[in-house]
This record gives sequence, structure tokens and C-alpha cells, in this order.
Amino acid sequence: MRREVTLRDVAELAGVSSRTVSNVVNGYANVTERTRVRVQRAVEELGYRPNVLARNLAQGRSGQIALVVPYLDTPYFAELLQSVIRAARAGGYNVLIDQTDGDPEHERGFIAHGSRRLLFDGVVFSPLGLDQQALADRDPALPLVILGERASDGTFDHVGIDDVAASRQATEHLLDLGRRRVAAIGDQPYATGEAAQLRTRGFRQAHEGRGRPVHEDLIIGTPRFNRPDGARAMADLLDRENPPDAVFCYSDLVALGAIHTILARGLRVPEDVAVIGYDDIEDGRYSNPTVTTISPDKEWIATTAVERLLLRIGSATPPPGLELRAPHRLIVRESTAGRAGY
Amino acid sequence: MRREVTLRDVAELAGVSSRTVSNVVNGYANVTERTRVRVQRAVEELGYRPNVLARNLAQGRSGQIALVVPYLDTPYFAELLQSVIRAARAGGYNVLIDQTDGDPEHERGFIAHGSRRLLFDGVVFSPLGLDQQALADRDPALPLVILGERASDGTFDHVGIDDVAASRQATEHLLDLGRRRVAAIGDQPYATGEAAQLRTRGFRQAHEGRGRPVHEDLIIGTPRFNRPDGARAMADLLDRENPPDAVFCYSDLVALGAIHTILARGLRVPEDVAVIGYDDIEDGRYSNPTVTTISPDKEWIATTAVERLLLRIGSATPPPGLELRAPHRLIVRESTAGRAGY
DNA sequence: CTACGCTTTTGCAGCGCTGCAAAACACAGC
DNA sequence: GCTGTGTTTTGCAGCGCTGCAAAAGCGTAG
Repeated sequence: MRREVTLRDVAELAGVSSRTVSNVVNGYANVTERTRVRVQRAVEELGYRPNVLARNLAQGRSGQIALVVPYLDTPYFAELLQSVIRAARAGGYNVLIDQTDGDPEHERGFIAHGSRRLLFDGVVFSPLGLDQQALADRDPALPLVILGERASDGTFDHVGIDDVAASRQATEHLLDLGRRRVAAIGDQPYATGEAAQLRTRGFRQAHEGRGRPVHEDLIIGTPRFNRPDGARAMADLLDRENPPDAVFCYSDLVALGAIHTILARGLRVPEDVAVIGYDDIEDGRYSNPTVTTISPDKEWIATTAVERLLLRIGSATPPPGLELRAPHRLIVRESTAGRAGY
Repeated sequence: MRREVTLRDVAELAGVSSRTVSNVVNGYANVTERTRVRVQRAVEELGYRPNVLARNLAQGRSGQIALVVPYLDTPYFAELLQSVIRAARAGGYNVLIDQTDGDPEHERGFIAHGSRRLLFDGVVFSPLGLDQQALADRDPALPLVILGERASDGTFDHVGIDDVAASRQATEHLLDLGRRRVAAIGDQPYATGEAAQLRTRGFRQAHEGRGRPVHEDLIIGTPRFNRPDGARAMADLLDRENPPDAVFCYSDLVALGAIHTILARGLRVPEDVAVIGYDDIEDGRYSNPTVTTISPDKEWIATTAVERLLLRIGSATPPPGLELRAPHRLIVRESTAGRAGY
């Protein structure tokens, strides 16, 4: 492998100092047209490309941000990732990606003090279960934006929709359809299940607001928000003596799993059981039936998260940690409204 | 921001040279137990973390590989990404991710000579349409593994399943069910649609093999392999005077879109139209009906691709470009076999 | 002609680490 | 004690770039 072309080589050919070449390459002001052209020509002649590594070292930054999510094969995160990459690229940053598999140890390591120093300049983090301890141990110098449930403590930004309000809205939709035995699938009544708990709270609020009793036995927990768990939980519900006539699922995947079970039993959606999901992933728009859902504005979330992170990275004094509420809306589809005429 | 702890700081505290500290940190042989312990203690006392950037610059490598795919919200790529990350991490590498949106310009730029030099040590590339020109312009020094259709020219490795054989198998499955008007959705008869063309070839071979005529008018092209395109193409087919009784879709997403249209028209799957997909994404395992599909061994593909890439990165003289055939199998589900008894 | 302020260019140090080769050390054999 | 061999430690240069501050150039005013 022959040696690569460096700034100095270009400088020599152009008859200027290497610092001037650097100025030209980086488009700094205060370079006369004459020198600029001369340098440009030399750059092209030698086929010079800046060495990113060296630049990063000299600047003490990596030009990369990390996106840390629990699972990547979850459509919600995949869709989010897409928008994050786009936003990061617009800001001149590359995206390093990591998946934690929801492992708290791994999650903690990612923001721990000094961890992987300088590999990335900041982190967009969607934790599954980040406890107080992990936040306490975190490197305070690492710019951080958290997605999802956990509220900001003032040292990082938090971007997410209002889970309680959205869940109340979803549940109200079911109650307003006249359903009386509404189940909820996805509760996680332990430390790391904050997002789930907020949804359960909204679920309860809706019942209160409509003057209906909550059927406590119809609130089912699931370890993850995926299809198999949704399918299993639904099977459990249908095995009961008194099955529900509607289900609020804490993710679209859970809803798809639940629908799968319902149809497999020969029951109809929504006639026998109405189903509503959460996340508005593409799958739910083409499934049979299509899935009514809470649609968070993912583009808004991704763009805002990256914007805030880059701002944080660029600030000498860290800006205050903001609580950013993303817009969301209820999208009614076949799984609650039935099939429209064709 | 106070200065970070460096090797030299540790060296001073431990009373050794900074080179020795480096040796200890990197676990080199030939360090006496005594020194090792002393250094370790100093490292911990100061909370030293190596500066990855500096190490990379000194070593002339970045410790990162790039995964370049056309779309990230496609479940197939999302699932692949997951395995790639896992394999890369096992080899001590981080994964930088980029999505090309299928833009040939962008795809080309990624492997072009000198592009983003040193940002990554190698690329796992799943091109949508990579023409000869792009391959000719590529940086020969950049270790490259290509996924998908394009055969190796000997300078890079290629990992993929045997598309022709798999497609023949899929089509034969439909023919063997007694279907006589078998359609194909997903053909791309232009330069960058090589994968699609291989599948069409398999489609034809199956007909020949079974002594059946190919219905040329039932081969439909689609710009992308996604749900909307599948739904549209199916609508087109059903509007015909003589609609098909089976469809071979070039991806599971296309199949899901097609099924959506079929059911929306009040027809049944598979009774009226049998549908087979390609990729075996999770969606197809929980959809209604579940989707019969060609299942490539994604774990094998990801692991093999990363292994080969790391080997390539580590070799002084580039190893020969291999053609690696991943295993695949036909998975029969409801969309062709009908619903099993429950 | 000199002084002054502004623009443009330069030189150098250094980011924090590793490669390399030499130096120091340790031990065995004569 | 001296030589030879192998192990452990060290010093230094340098990866290729940018920050900083000084130097040089340049036009205008006094």
C-alpha cells in the first residue's frame, strides 16, 4: 500500500504552506482567489482527500453521533433510525449505531463516564430501562438526548410524545365505540417499565373520564412489545370465561400479534374484539385488518432530537435540559372501525 | 472542560514510560507482573480511558466498518443490520450505517476512490443498482463485501443466496399446487435490477421444468419492493379480464401489499389467489394470512459477510474474491397452504 | 517615507497514541 | 568476570491535521 497524499504534499506542489492548504480545503475566509485556485489545482492533480482521523484528533471531536436503541428489528426504531441518519447527515455528522438488546448493563455502559471516549460526540438514546443509578453514573460531559419515557432531570433533553394523553385518547376511542370490557396489553409494573406505566395511567384516566370501571384483571403485562408477546397475551385473554370486547395494545406489534390470535380463533376484528395499537408502523397500514393506532410524529422526534444534540455538542456551556413534546394523533383504521366499503 | 487523563499522566504516576503503559493497556506480552499491577493501579486511580481517535490515527485504522443499504425501514435490512452489528462487535468493530435511498450516485460515492478515507476500514454493501462503471471507479484498496445479486469480479466477496434456484423453487411450489395462471410481481428489466432479473429467470425455469407456458403478461414490474408497489401491482392484475390464480412476489413486503389488495376486493387467499413472498421477514409470520416465503439464512449472510470483511481488512495481500452462497429454504404458510385447523 | 490597520500567509507545537529499534536488564554458561 | 541470549522497558519520531500567534504583505493616511 503506497503512502497516501497528505496536506504537505499538496502544499509543496502548490508552493504554499500546509496551513494554507488546510484553509482552502476547509473553505476558510481570507484566502485570495489566486492562492485558492492554485491550491485547488494541486489538490485535484494529486487526488488529495483529507484524513478524517487526523482531523478529528486535532480537533478533539469525532464528527459522529451514536444512536443507541434496544432493538433494531423493531419497525418503530428502524423508521426512527432512518430519520435520525438523515438529520445527522444534514448536520455533517455520521451515525454510529448500537443495539443494547434491552440489557441494562449495556445501556449503562453506553453513557457511563469515559466510555468509548471520543468515538462519538453525543448520544441519542432510547433506553428500555434506564434507572436512576445509570443516570447518576453517566458522564456529565457527554451530550445526551433521550427518547421515550424518561423525563429530563435538566442535564439532558428529552423528546417524546405525551404518553398519558395519547393512551387516554386511545382508550376513549374504544369506550366511545361502546365497548365495555376493554383490556390493555403491555403493562410493565417494574422499575424499567416507565413508558408502559404511563400508558396504563392513561388507560385508567380514560375510564374515569367516561365514568366506567377499569377491569383490573384485563390489564396484562408483557416483557417486550413484540408480536409473539402480543399473541400470547391475547390467547390468555381469550381463554378467560369473560373475554374482552376491545384491547388497547401498547405497540402496533403487540396489536398485530393479538389480531393474529383473534383471527386464528375464528373471531372477527373489530366485530368481536376491537384492537388499537401504538406507534403507527408501516405494517399496520397494510395488515388485514389495518390497525387503528396512536401515531407519534417520528420525523419530528428524530429531527428535534438530532438538532438539540448538535446544539448541545456545539455549546461551550451546556444548554438547559428541555422537555420536548412531540405531536401525536389518533389514526382510525379497520381494527376498530371495521372495513369500509370497497 | 478540564483536560482528560492521558497515557503520560498514568506513566508518571506509575513511574514507568508511557510506552509501557500502552503495553499494559493493550495487553501485550512481555510485561512483568509487578509492572502490570503498578500500572493497572495508576490507571484506575486516575480513571484513564484510551483516546480512540489517537489510537486510530497512530494505527492508521478506524476500527469501524460501514454498512451501506438502500433503505433502513425495510424489515429485511433491519433484521440484517442487527446481525451485522452483532458480528462486527464480536470482532471488535463498530458499525457506521448509511442509507443510500437507492440513489446510484450516492451508492457510487460510497466506494469511490478515496471517499471518506479512513472513516471506516471496510464496507459491507448491499447495492440496489451498482453498475459496472461504479465498480470500475471503486477504490481498490477499500475492503469490500457485497450482499445481494451482483457476482464477484474477484476483487471483492459476494454473499447471497442462489436467487434463480430459490425463485424456481417458489414458482414450482405454486405450480405444484395446481395453479395455472401464475403471476410475478417485482421484475425490473433495467440495468440496476439484477436481483429482480434473476428471480424472473427462476420463474421462467420453473415453468419450463414443469412443462407449463409462462404467461408473459402476468410478469409485472415494480420500482421498489415495498407494500405500496405490491398493492398497486396486484390491483392492476385483478383489474384484468383474466386475473391470476397465484402470485410470486419478489419480496415479502410486496406479498403483504398484494394480499392487502386481494382481501380488500373481497377475494380469498389462498383459495382465489395463492401468494408467495421472498425474504422471510417477521411480518409475514404474523400477518393474516401468514405468508409462504423463501427464507434466506440472514444470520449466515451477516456473519459470513463480516467475517470475510474483517479477514480482508486484516490481510496484507487481499484474499481472492469469493462467491459465497447462503443457504435458503422454502417455508410454506397460509398464503399458499390455507389455514390449518386450530 | 513612515506609521497604521487590515488581510493573508506561515511556522510551530501538539492532539494522544503506537511502531520501531535501541537500551537496559536478567540470567545462564564458561 | 565476561559473553551471549532472551526478556522487559524506554525514547523518539511521527500518524496528518488544526489552533494559535506571529510574520508578512498591502493599501491608505499622515
